[in-house]
Amino acid sequence: MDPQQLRTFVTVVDHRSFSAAAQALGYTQSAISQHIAALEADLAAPLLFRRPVAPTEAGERLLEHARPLLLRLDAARADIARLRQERPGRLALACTPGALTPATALALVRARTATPRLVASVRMCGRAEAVQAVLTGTADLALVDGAVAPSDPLPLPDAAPLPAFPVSEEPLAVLLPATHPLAGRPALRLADLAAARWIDAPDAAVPLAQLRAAAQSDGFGHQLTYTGTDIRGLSVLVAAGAGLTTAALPAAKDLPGIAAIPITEPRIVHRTELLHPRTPTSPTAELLDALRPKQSH
Amino acid sequence: MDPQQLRTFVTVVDHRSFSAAAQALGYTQSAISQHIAALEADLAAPLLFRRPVAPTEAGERLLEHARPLLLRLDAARADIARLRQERPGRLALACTPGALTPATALALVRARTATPRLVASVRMCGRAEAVQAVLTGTADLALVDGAVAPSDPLPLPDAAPLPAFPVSEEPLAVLLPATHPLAGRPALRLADLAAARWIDAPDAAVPLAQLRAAAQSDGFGHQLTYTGTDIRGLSVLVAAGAGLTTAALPAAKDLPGIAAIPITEPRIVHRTELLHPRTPTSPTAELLDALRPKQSH
DNA sequence: CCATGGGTATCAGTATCTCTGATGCTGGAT
DNA sequence: ATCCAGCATCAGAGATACTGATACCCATGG
Repeated sequence: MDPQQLRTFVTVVDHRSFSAAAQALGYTQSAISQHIAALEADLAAPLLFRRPVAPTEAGERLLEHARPLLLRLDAARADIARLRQERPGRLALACTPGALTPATALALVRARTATPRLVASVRMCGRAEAVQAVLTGTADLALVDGAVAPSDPLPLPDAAPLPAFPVSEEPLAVLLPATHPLAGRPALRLADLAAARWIDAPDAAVPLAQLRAAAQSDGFGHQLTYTGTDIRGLSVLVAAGAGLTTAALPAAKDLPGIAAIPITEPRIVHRTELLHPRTPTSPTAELLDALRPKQSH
Repeated sequence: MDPQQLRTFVTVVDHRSFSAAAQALGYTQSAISQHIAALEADLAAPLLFRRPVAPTEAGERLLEHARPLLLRLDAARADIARLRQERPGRLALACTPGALTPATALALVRARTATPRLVASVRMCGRAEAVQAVLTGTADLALVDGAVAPSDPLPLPDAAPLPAFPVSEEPLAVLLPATHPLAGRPALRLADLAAARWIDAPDAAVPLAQLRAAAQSDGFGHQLTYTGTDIRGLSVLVAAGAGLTTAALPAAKDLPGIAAIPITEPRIVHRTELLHPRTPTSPTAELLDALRPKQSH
């Protein structure tokens, strides 16, 4: 079970084809076939149905481990590369759409001003991608938001642990069309909306899975999945009555055609946390300190 | 960075010697030297000081990833092996000392009675070992206890996620010598004890790290570390005034020479959770169902 | 029913890699 | 200064991991 073979396996699953995976990885199709055969022999279980190519039950189990394993291998490599301090003048921030608040943006601007020749960058992306970016060293910091119970940390992918601390917390709000019968209410209870029509926009707003977990409910079925990080486009769908979503109250207040109603029950907050590598290097460490909540101990 | 090399690396660190690692792994010393050289070339960083052998900074970073990676590789293998249902008549339970309550023990006895020819086993061990046993298939289920805030799940190692649910929850108690000035109190606040002398017995009682996390405090410094899973031996130390520990109130009540005082502040409970593989097989699944809390949904 | 074509499995051969065993080298102890 | 325990290096044998060619398999269409 060497990483090369695992990488081949996930690539084959992604492409649903041996030959396409061969092309993607720069091998011959023969090599791919041999990799899979070796894995199957090693694990003494068929991993793929052929024609069409799809993972078997055993293949599904392996996939659940293979992706995090490969990610963590990259994370290990990145952790060590960071010790060599290869990009002294860089500050790359990966960020989910709901996570960038004025306060943190200001801190970034100050860091940029304080350090001349600092090349700062912000990349807006989904949760998994942001975490992955910090793990693999593509980004130096990540701002990730989500909806959780007040005392809980944000749920993060299981590939490797990553230190984090909260940078802001706002009420969670439901986004309704302005014409919705409930749009005038001052506040809403989430339970009253469990049976509504929802849009799952995991990279633009709060993933429904987090709502279910925080509300400890099996509701929130969705008819529509929205892919992308643009909350404006999402709001158009909501305004048109395609379904509801949740977001931080301040971020949702001024969307056209949308009523943002705070949720009072259960106690859920919209929190954004800053994720950082174990051993941050120079310009990153300063921003980190500026954003870290001061605590008296 | 193939797993074989990583395994060599952690073995070398554990043995603090190339030659000893070679012996342990069944290689020649030459092969070990080449493994480490290959890793260092691949990562472009020295991983070990030689003579005496000790990890460098980069080596430390690698270690943090290497052990969980190797564990998860084993977990993947075990997950797939389980699908082949290799041990139909086995039920192996790994268990931390504070986790085995009469109710769960009874359920185990009933399962044993219900299925003739069932080979049941219980192994008492530390937290990390119990989790590892389920991950690698050495055990079918694990009962793990700990002290946390009432709504939080138990903290578990980061190698791979493992489904879990609570099976029992009791008040957390401090163990004091019966002669201690506070021994007569009906209840205590943890903050009043932060400066006391503590024994860290991570495998026999509640690890101090969990107390610190649950109390959000930096206190609870320890002078004495207790290795082992025997709570009786630990209680002798407490009775002799070596320091304090915490445990579940019912389990601690009848220890000789010990006063077990419940903790009221902060709100911390002693909970035990049942960890199980994603796809439990026959005799395991039944016990799992018997212990799973019934919920109306 | 056969022919075709897209796609996986197998095979042989070569280049590479990964061990072992022998030997060189180095730092610390006497 | 010498010794020696222990890591590094080297050459060579055996195992491995690729490629390219070809066989095979199944779905489709005539």
